[in-house]
Amino acid sequence: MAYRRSPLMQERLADNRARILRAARTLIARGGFREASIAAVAREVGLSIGAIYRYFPSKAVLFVELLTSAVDHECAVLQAIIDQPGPASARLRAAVMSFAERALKGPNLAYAFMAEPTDTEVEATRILCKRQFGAVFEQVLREGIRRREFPAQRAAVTAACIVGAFTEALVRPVAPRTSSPRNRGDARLAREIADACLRAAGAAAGA
Amino acid sequence: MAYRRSPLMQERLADNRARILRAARTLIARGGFREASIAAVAREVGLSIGAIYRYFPSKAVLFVELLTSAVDHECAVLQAIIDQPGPASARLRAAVMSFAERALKGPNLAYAFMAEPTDTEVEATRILCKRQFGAVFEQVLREGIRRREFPAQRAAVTAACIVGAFTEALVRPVAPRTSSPRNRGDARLAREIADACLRAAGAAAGA
Amino acid sequence: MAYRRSPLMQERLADNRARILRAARTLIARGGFREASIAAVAREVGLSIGAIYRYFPSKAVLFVELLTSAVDHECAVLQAIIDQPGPASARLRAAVMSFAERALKGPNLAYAFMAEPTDTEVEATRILCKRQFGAVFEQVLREGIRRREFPAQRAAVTAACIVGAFTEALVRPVAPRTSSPRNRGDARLAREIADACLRAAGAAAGA
Amino acid sequence: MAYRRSPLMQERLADNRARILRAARTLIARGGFREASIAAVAREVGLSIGAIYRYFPSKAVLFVELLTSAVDHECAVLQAIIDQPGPASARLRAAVMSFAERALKGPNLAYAFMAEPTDTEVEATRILCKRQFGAVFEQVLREGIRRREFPAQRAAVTAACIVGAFTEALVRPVAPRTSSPRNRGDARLAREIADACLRAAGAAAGA
DNA sequence: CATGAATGAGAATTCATTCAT
DNA sequence: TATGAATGAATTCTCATTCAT
Repeated sequence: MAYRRSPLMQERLADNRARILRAARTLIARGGFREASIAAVAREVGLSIGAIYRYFPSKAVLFVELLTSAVDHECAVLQAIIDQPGPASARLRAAVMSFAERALKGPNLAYAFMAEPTDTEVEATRILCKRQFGAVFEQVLREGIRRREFPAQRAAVTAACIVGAFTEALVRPVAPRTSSPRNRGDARLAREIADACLRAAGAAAGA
Repeated sequence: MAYRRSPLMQERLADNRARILRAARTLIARGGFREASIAAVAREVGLSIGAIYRYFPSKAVLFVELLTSAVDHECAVLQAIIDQPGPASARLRAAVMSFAERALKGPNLAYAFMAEPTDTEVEATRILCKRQFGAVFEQVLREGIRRREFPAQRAAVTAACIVGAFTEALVRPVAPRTSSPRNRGDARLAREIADACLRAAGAAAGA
Repeated sequence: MAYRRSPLMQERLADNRARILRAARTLIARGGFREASIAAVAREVGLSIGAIYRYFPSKAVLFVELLTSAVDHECAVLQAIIDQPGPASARLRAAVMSFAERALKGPNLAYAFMAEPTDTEVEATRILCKRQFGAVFEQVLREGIRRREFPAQRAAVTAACIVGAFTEALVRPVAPRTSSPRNRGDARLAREIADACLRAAGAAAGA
Repeated sequence: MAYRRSPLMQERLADNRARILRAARTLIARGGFREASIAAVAREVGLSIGAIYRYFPSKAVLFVELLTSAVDHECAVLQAIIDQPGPASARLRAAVMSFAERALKGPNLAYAFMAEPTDTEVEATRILCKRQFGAVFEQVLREGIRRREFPAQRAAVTAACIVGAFTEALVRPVAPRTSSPRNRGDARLAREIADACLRAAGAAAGA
């Protein structure tokens, strides 16, 4: 008697959520938070303004989720790398390069990290995300210090430095409107950034 | 027919310009770009809204100049440090610590660097400023590499990393509304950040 | 050096505030709170939407002030009547008739009293206003009871009844869109309402 | 070709209509017209939004019917009281107290009477309902006047006063969100309101 | 017949910029 | 020349109503 939602419809719905997030991400990458008005997002996904509000109760929530999910995913990937066996320096290098390579590929959160959102709520999330991000690096640093791979240092400070270093070094190439085709220079850049981060941690030369 | 500006008047005018920039800076430090509306700036300097437009043709221009002048000043200070004689590592350390100490003291630019301004024009300036900022560090890095104090590396990349590292490491303590009294932890933090940056450059341990 | 606001300008400003309030009152009388959108008010006064916000920080504040000022004025008039010497019944009659006559004349608050505003803040004010209004009547009732002009009764309850009685009895003639010409029937209606209120207080017949 | 509605189906349909009205009433009692969106009503009855439109062509019609039916019921109850034999004053008192007691008990119409609905169509109905409501009281007043229980007076005016009196006196305790438990003070309040209304009609003291 | 996703027309509010005085 | 009142476009969010499935 009651109509069941067709599988096709269900797909459409889940799809819409994802498409909205994707559209928002694209817009941010293209022109910053500033360009990502609800109207623009709606236009980008091809939905009405009202439809956005069926999926997200407010603009703030949409962007908070955007940031959170991107960071969660990124952190999971990095954590997996860091949980591997082997020397801390190798894992740190692998983690930084993995992030850098993905960052250089497409619209991503490196830029969102730099942006000051209009909204206090989103801003608070951004700070939490950075902290979460740094925590992953802190782990491997701490381990490296314990094993005498890295000299004594406050891991939290170095972690922040590393996050800042590669975010910053990535931002220019990733910056909005610089949609130049990605090339083989990227691999080299990723390696160089990783080199700098390893040195920042105090890894032995050539690690 | 045309009025000659008396020297006194010229002074007044120059004064107002400076006061407007100062007021804008104060407001940004207090609550971010968000709080720095033209009306708020006018209130802060004790001028009328219209008067602001006598000194700056638009809000964008005002903020572009604000950023530019602040960065110019900061760069001049750093440049002076870097132009001193002595080992590159010592000068790099001095530069980073100088910046960090000033940043930790009060309303400053570190946050504005991270902030996405409302305006595209300002955004472009922000990127230029970062580049200019990095260029200063690039010099000392290049010199250190030439003198074999630092290993071979692309100086531009490491410079970006260093700027990112200390900006990021400073952002949390410097974030707006965190007008908590700065304490002695600051000196230690500045030192640790400098340590990390020196290592990132590949300076010999203990440099 | 600084331009003084010309007296003409000052008048315009004070005028605008008053004109906005008047326009809002007119619209409410014409079609209820529902018709009194900020856009409609702006249109009615011949100002832009933004201009309204120069005079009132929010719609809620505008309507709160509208209600408050109308009630304050009304209460002052009634209080003056009630403070006269003479029998309580005569003063009660005079007060009710005074209110009724003014209510019947033009767009007034009788209707606003009945209206449920969209806004919680305004709603709260409406309740306070009614209470304030009732308090005036409570005084004269209390006095009449003390002097044995009226029988023993809870003055607050009777006051509410009296306010309700004449509000209700007035609402139909005053209701929106009933812009029929006011005639001599009004005087009779006012008298009859006063009669009913006096009886409700328990005044001796013919008082 | 055309489907015949089975009796069982008809029952279901009639049932849904009633349930929708009931749900709307509940929501209004809980948070005023403001809270009674179509979506909220649908959620409350456990039907879809679209289903509501199968039973009512528009929101306005739904609320018009809600008001009408509730008032019809209320009027029927009062009419039954008034049609009893005995002195007019006793019947008037009984009617007022009956209304007041029901009003004080639970989610009811007293507040909706005061409320300005969102819709012009509903507003018109509200006025008609009040008139209908007043008509019932008018009858008993007229009878009492004819029998010399009450002094000469325009019954319609006094009826309006009485309706207003007890509505107003009830509004504060009945206002939405004041779902505090009703206590024994209620019985006293109902009696006092009835006293005031009887006096307003001019009933002999102690009637 | 039922569903609820989608629409789209407002509503309030903000703010850079202009211009009459 | 200085002022700040006025403008109006842009932004977020709401909700009655429609219609493809």
